Amino acid sequence: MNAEASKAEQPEQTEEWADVTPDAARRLVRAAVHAFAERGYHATTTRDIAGRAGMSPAALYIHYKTKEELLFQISGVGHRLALDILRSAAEGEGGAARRLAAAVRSFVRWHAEHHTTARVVQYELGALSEEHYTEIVARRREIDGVVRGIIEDGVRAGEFDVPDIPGTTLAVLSLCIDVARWFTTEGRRTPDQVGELYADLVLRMVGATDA
Amino acid sequence: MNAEASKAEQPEQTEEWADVTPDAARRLVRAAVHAFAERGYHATTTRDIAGRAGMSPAALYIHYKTKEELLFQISGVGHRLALDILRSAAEGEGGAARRLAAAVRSFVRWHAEHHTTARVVQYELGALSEEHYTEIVARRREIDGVVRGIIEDGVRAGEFDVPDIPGTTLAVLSLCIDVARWFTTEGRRTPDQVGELYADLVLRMVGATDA
DNA sequence: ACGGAACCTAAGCGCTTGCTCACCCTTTGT
DNA sequence: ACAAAGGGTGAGCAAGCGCTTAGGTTCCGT
Repeated sequence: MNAEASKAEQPEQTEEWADVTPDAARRLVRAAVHAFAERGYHATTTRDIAGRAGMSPAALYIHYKTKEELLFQISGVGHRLALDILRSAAEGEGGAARRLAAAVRSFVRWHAEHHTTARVVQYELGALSEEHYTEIVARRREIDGVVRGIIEDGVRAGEFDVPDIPGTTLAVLSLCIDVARWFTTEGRRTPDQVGELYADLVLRMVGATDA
Repeated sequence: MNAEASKAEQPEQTEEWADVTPDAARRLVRAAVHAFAERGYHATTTRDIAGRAGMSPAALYIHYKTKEELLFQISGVGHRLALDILRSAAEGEGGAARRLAAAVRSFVRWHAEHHTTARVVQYELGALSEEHYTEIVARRREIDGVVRGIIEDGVRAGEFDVPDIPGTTLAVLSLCIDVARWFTTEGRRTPDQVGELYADLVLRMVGATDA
């Protein structure tokens, strides 16, 4: 979707933090994402984040009140990105099978391509404050709703054979999300290949007539 | 498999730490599992673990040299348990479909029933020391091998239709493992129900002829 | 020319962390 | 009877933590 490639300083990812301003805050976010993904939120120090961003520890607190607020910003942007990707696939053309496959393909591709961000988004929820957590959980329910919607469409249209719609929705999302845990750039598969494989597997899970 | 029920002090789980001795060490392990599962390894303090086990902070170091060694004990026992469960299902009776269903059913049930232990086993690998980590990774490869073995059997026998065997193995295991992330006792589903649902979904993923 | 906003740093405060140490009970073998 | 061993404690150390503060520099509108 994001056609503009950056100047290949970080070749793997299209710029996901473009709308974080000012520049120093964006550098902090990028540093924090990498640190959180590598070591986890609690094992990451503010000194480490600031160091990676090329600043003194104190500079962090000019842009963010706390370390947790930095995590919240990452989690918020990440969830919106994930939701947008899913929605634009869900609202695409074609029958339920086609749209479900497109949704899984792009959702999985995002989790693989941006697996550092995705790791933070999916596995550091517990480190958020209570208020921030409930806000994020609301967005996650939206994500669930989008996928369930496609599956319901397919069942209604007779395209899918799904005995347990909420359960299958849960399983499909779970499968996609867990990509962030195991994916590495050193692995044998590219994000596109994983997306293709998973789209096929999910169509089988919902008993899609034909592919 | 474990027929002897405890005196229902902790109704949810059959005793998984029975062979950890002495008694004080077992209490520490149980306390650590709950603390690690709730807050994560790095956010858990040795004081918290000792407190939950009813001891002073210093008592922990009589039984374990470091906090990390405690995690390693938990991870080691947990991985052996998980592997045993999978193996006894894989070596059971019947065709590949039956054995794969049994493996997924019991593996998923374990992840749901013992989701606190499973959470530590599956999501705190990164906190292990380098040596301990490589030791655990070896056990994880065995787990992968067991599942791949069943799928290969099914393909050879013409029972399954699987274009990408390593990829599908990965997806099946990923689906099961992620149960530890989302499962709660407050949810609508029992561990048995999740196991049943997932066994069905996995049979669909491998294109099993009949169920 | 210059007041002020924006941004950054060196130094460090108060606290918590993993872990240790000196010492104290109980149980056990002889 | 009593030394040894095993299992425990209270107090506390050195290090590292999140975060603050006082002060400096750069840039801009007027």
